[in-house]
Amino acid sequence: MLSAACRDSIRAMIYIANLSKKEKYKDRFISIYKIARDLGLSFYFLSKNFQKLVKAGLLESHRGPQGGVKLLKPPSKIRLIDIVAVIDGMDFFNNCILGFEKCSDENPCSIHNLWADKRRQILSMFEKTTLEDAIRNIEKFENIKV
Amino acid sequence: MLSAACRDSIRAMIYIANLSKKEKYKDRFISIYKIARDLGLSFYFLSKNFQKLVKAGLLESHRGPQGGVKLLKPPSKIRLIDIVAVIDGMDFFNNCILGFEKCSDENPCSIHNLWADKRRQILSMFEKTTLEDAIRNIEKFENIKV
DNA sequence: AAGATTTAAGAGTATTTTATCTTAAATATA
DNA sequence: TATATTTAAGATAAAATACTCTTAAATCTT
Repeated sequence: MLSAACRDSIRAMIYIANLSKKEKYKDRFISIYKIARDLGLSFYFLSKNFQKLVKAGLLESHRGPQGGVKLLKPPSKIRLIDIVAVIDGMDFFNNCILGFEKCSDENPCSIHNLWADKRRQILSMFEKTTLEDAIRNIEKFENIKV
Repeated sequence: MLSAACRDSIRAMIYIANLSKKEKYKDRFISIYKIARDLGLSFYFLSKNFQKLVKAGLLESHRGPQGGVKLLKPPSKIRLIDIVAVIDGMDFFNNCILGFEKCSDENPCSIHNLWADKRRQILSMFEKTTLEDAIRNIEKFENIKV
């Protein structure tokens, strides 16, 4: 459902949000190299994907020593759907699961009524969940990588 | 979420189930060429994907004149998840949405508890919905292609 | 001002998925 | 038996996605 690019981006955004809480990183830029290393992601791939988030206004970037990226809004104002929309687009939520152009609530394909309900719930989850919500669960997660 | 191969396969299976109801097609093989033409799908791509459904025992195939494919079980016994499992596999339902190996109910990643619930509902929908259920909605759908 | 650090941008490569083509095998029918 | 029809299987091609590399630009530090 999520592309690899989107999956990595969400992980990285949650990581940044979490770091930003700590006094040491408050309002500072966090280097993409560090993020990729800490999360076990590809620096190249992550940098490339972050460029879209910067253009979309979710991240601010800064070059040079002490440079990196930081959130432009507080974690409570950044929703997972904002990241998904930028990286993957909204096709998943807008298009018929069987690929019919004309499928809609008014003219439903043979599984539209079943699927539309699930899709709405997924959308709702991504709309309701913010980076703030996500970082609340991090402490409990005993994985090395956030 | 569904690959193009899976999307096409499900459409085609619903189409076959629907045709099978009609007296004229009862227990007959339906040519893949006809299915692809009627649904506006690629004959080549559909044949290739059908090979998996045949191997998996969902379809029976027959070569030569009057050949084609037909369902091995009544539409009420073929679930959408059976098709998904054969064509796409179950990774979507088994793997963490953020890609963590160790993510589970016992050791949840930062969005596992939110996502697991949605994923369960999607799985449940695909498990509960049979081709029989799908064809019940076809008449209402005013699209040229089923 | 020079050098080191860091992201931006675009080009390039690899892998996966999608789609097509070709040949062979099976089989019905004339 | 010969021919036409139809799927099977493997090879190939095209497109999309994932991933990497190189060079440039910005900017901090010395």
